[in-house]
Amino acid sequence: MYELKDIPLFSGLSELHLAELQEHIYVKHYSKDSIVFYEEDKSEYLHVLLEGDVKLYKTTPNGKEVYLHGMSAPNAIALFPALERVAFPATCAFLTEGTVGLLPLEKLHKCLENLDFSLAMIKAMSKRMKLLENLLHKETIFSSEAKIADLIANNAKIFQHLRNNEIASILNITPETLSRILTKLKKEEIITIDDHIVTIVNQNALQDIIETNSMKKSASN
Amino acid sequence: MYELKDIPLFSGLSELHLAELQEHIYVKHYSKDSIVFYEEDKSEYLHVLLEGDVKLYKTTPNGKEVYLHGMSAPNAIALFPALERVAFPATCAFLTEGTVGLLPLEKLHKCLENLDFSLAMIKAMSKRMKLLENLLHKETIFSSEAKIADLIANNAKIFQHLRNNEIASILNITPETLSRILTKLKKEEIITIDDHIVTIVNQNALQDIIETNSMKKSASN
DNA sequence: TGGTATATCTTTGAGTTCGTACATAAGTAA
DNA sequence: TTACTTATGTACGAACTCAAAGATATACCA
Repeated sequence: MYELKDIPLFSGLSELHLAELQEHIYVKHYSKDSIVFYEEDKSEYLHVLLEGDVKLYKTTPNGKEVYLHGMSAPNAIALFPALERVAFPATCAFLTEGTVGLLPLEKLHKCLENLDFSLAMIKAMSKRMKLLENLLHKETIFSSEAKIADLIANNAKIFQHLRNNEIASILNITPETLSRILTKLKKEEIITIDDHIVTIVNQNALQDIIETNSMKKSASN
Repeated sequence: MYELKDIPLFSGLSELHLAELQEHIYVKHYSKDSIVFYEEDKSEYLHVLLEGDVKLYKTTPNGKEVYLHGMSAPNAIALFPALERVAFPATCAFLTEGTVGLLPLEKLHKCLENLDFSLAMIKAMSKRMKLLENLLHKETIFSSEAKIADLIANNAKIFQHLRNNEIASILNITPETLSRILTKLKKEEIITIDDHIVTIVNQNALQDIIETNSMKKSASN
C-alpha cells in the first residue's frame, strides 16, 4: 500500500509535515465495485487513493453511465471539489479492492501555505486539466469510429486486458457499435485481431480515420 | 483598457514586480472576428485579454465549430498551455475589437516562485476546471432540450442580446433544432417569448426537462 | 482431468430516435 | 427593396435499443 509521500502532490513536504498529516488521515478499505463517493455528494475530506484502481463516471437521467476516466494508486482524486469545497462532479467506484486515505480539508488547505506544495498542486491540476481536455475532445469531436481508431493507435494493448464490452463502456459507445466497427476495420484490412491481440496493418488509414472522423468505404463494396 | 493588476491572477503581486512584468508585455490590438491563436498552435507567451470579448472553440474535421466558452477582459486565457508549454486545445477568436497582452512564458514561470501568485494560479485553474467540467456535463449528459431548458433557467436574458442562431452555436446545436424546441416549449406553455424576451411560465416543468433530459408530451396532443 | 452445463460475451439484424442537412417559405430589419 | 434571420417540412445518418443467434469462458461434477 502506498503512503502520502508516494504521491507527487505530497512528496515535496518535509518528513515532519508528512508525519503530521499522516496522523490525521483516516484510512478506509473498500471492496471491489464499492462506491467511494457519489456525484453531487460533498465531502470534508480529500480522497487519496492508496491502493487499487477506481473509475470516475457521470450518470445520465436514464441511468446510463458516462465514463470519464480511470485512476490508479497512488493518486489524489477529486482535487477540484476539495479545493473549492463543492460537490463531486462524478461518481467514483472501485474496479478492484483498494484503500483510500481521507485527509481533512483544513489540513489540505493549510498545506497550500507551503510554496513547494502549491507548485505541486498546480502540476497536479494541470495534469487533471489535460485529462479533462482530452475527454472533451473525444466526446465532442470524435465519431465512434474515430474513438476506436484513436484507442487502437494509442493503446492497442488494452484489447488484451479488457473485454470488448468494457472497452465500449470506456469509450462511451455500445458493445454493438464497437463490434460493428471492429468488423469493418478488419474487413477494410486496417487491423487484424488474433486471440484478442489487435495488430495495426494500415497505420495511415487509421490516422486518416482519426483525422477525418470517418472511414471511406473501399471501392470493392 | 485593463492592466495586469486588474486580473485576479496578477493582482497579488507587488507594484514593483508588476511594473517589471508590464515592461516585458507586448501589447497587440485585434479587430473584430480576428483570430488570436489557432487550435494546435504553440506559443511562447501567455495571452492576457486586456480589452474585448473572445470565444474559444474547437473545429471538427468537417469544419463545424464546437463552442467551448466565451471570455471577457480582464482575463488570462489559455493558462494550461502556458503552464505546460503544450499546444492550444482550441482556437481563440475575438467577438469584438480588443487587445491582448503577451507575457513571455519565462516571466510567468518566474512569478510562480511567489506564493501568493501560485495561490492565485490555483484559484484561476480551479475556475477554469469548473468551466470545463460544466461544459463536459452539458455536452455529454444534456439532450438538446435540456441544454435549452438549462440556458433559459439560468440566463434567460441572453435571448435579448443574441440572435437565435448565435445562441444555437453557443449550445452546439443547429438553429433549426433550437427553433423547433422553443416552439415546443411555447406550445406546452412552459415559456412565452415576446419581442425576444423569454419569460418562464412553468418553472417546474423546465426543471423537469433539465433533470430528465426530455419533455413529456402533453396529453392534449 | 475431462466433459458437460451454464452464464456471459460477441455478433448480427431490424427498427427507432435524436439531431442534423437541405430546401424553402415566412418574417423582420436596414 | 434587399439582406438576413427564423420557422417548418422532408430526408438522411450515426448510433442507439431490442432481440436472437453464435462463440467463449467458467463452474461444477463425476
